[in-house]
Amino acid sequence: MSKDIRSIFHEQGLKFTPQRKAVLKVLQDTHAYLSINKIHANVKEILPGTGLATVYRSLETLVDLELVVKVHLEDGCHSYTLAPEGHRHPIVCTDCSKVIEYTDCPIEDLSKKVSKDTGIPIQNHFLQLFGKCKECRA
Amino acid sequence: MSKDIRSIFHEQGLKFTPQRKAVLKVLQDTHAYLSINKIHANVKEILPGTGLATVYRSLETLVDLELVVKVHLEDGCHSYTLAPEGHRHPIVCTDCSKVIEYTDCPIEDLSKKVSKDTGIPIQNHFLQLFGKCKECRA
DNA sequence: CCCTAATTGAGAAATTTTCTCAATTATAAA
DNA sequence: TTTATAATTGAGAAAATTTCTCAATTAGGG
Repeated sequence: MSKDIRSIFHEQGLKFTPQRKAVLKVLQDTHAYLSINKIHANVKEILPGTGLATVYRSLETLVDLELVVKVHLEDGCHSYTLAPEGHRHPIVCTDCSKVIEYTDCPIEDLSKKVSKDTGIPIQNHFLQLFGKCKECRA
Repeated sequence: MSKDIRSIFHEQGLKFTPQRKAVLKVLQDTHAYLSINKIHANVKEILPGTGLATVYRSLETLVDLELVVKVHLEDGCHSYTLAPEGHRHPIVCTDCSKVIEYTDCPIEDLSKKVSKDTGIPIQNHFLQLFGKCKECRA
């Protein structure tokens, strides 16, 4: 599995460096939307010397490779999470900001309907759902 | 119409200042997602002395009053647009970033379905659609 | 085990956003 | 209309976020 990821990097002539590996691992392990600073903090536990600029650069690369998704939470700004496989939509916990992915995307159908209704061909859509997860409701 | 808005301010003990009026007018006239800097530039044409900080503060206030919506475009960061009346979703033109509002929100139903499927009560959702508007397709 | 181009760390620089505070002003009350 | 007062503003400083620069390091191919 990390074998596949390695080859994704190499196909682009990019190096699979420990720093990039660490950023990815942090996101894989947490499975939540994380701010740059939290990512940086967690990465430094794996790889102490890592600079903030490198975290920025790694995230940019990972987003380019579509391994990671950059999103916007309601309050603050840029956060990142692992890119879902296939077409999914995130349900973000309003308490702990953990992400639960929802597979069943109904927007495909909606897009067609909207295109008909408005005459505008819908190229893309961005949907996030918000709710309190089971753990946080307990 | 600006009478109603005035009272929305007054109900909160807020002043309906020329600066706030100008920010609102810019958004009303443009009907597109505008960055802070564009808003500031346009506001200064109406009210030359207006400071940037005031634009930030006005927008914050307008968002609090739910007269304005703060959103995130795909590339850059915070942009603002007039809050749609009732529950609508914006279709953002991928070329000119003009906003067309779509009234028929199907997410209400979806939310119920998702809640059932996942056991997570959906409190809120954020949906933006992207497509090229008629003018830009011409 | 080398080469080489990609990447990194560190700090400077640029950009964006917030804060501070004296001066101004919208609004309610007289 | 005038006055009082609390909210608001402008200006610049300060803080926070993001990008850039460049010498030193390193991953990966040969």
